[in-house]
Amino acid sequence: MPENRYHHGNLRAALIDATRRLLLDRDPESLSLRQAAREVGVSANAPYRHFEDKDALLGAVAAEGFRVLMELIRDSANGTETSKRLEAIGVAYCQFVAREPGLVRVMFGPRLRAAKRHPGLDEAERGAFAELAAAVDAVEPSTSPEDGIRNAVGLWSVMHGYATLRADGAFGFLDAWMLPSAADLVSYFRRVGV
Amino acid sequence: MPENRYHHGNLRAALIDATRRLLLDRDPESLSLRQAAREVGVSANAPYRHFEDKDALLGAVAAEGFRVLMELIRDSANGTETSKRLEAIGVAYCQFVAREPGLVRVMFGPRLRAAKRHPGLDEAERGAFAELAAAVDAVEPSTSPEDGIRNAVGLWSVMHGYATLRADGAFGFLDAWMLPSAADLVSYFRRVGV
DNA sequence: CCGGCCATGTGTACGATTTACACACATTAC
DNA sequence: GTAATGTGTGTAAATCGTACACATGGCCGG
Repeated sequence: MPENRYHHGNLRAALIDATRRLLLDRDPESLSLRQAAREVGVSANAPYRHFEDKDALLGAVAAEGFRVLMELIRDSANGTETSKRLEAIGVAYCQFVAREPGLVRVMFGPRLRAAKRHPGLDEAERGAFAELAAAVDAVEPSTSPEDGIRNAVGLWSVMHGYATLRADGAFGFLDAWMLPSAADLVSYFRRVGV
Repeated sequence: MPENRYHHGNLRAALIDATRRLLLDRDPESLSLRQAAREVGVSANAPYRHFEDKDALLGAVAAEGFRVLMELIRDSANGTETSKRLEAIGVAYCQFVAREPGLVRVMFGPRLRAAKRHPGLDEAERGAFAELAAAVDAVEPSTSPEDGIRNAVGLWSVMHGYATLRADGAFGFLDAWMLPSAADLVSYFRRVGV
């Protein structure tokens, strides 16, 4: 494919990728649509042909993030023996948050939820949660569906809280060796269930 | 005090208050220094006499938030019998996050930690955590100081994860009655400790 | 009482951002 | 070949952070 053509060819996907890449070393707040456009080598207004809004782009990026997270959970579960699956998921979740904190911040940020949701975002998020709930249920079959959900909500809360607090540096004033590991937190929580 | 005087008198505190008020119905991202200035009825540049930077103002707001949080934890602990203190703290934490999600987002956001920290922020945060750790230790005396800290880190993680996920609407696709209560989560977690 | 100092607020200005609108170009269908 | 449609460009307005020069007025020594 020629390099200097007028039409990019796959601008939509390229913008999502570029945004995710920019989020690696930039706050979501200081992220600009223009930067993403520059990164892709296109004019500042071209993105508006593919995304109604800056929020629409971020919504697509977030949906992508939830899809990645879902696969991460699935792979962790499938690649680990049953008794240690939840710990593996917890560790993977923390690594994901540590590796791409900006992306996580976009995924859970208030901006996307406030207004109209991006198509696919809801579904992707639901998928990630379902994957987690399935793993929880496979390890500790629950007596009722609601118990299963409550279990998953509890596990998600611990993982998410620990991972984000850690990534955000909220434990900065504590020496690293004092902190429990992600696997520890999960197994302590898991031993009792919700 | 006359209303149309040239000097505001207490602009610094007024700006912090105004910012916190604006955060009640506005994303931290869409918050502007100029809005805070308008809210107080002062020119766009006046804040720069009291805060070097937009970040400096946000830092002061965050420190204020941590101070509020600390008192909240202290009051919850003091006002509740020992056996239910941690649950009370958890409930209060969730209410705080639900009431002022924007403030919480500023407090834990990456922006303040990335660059130079605001004087007092670190101290306020440390104070809030110390208050929590003290409450944990009072309820379940730990065998070693590290265990105490790990306990507090675990508790903070569950509370924070649950509260922020909930406030951000991440559980939006679940019916409310399916969710565990904050108190439940805390007591399940507490039963085993870390 | 008075004149000056200096902390504090104002006005103007610049570059960057989001986003609306009109226009230009290329690819595809006929 | 040409019209139609999808896609990128250019221009422009509103808002924002912030730097600079200037105005104001409360507090000081006299």
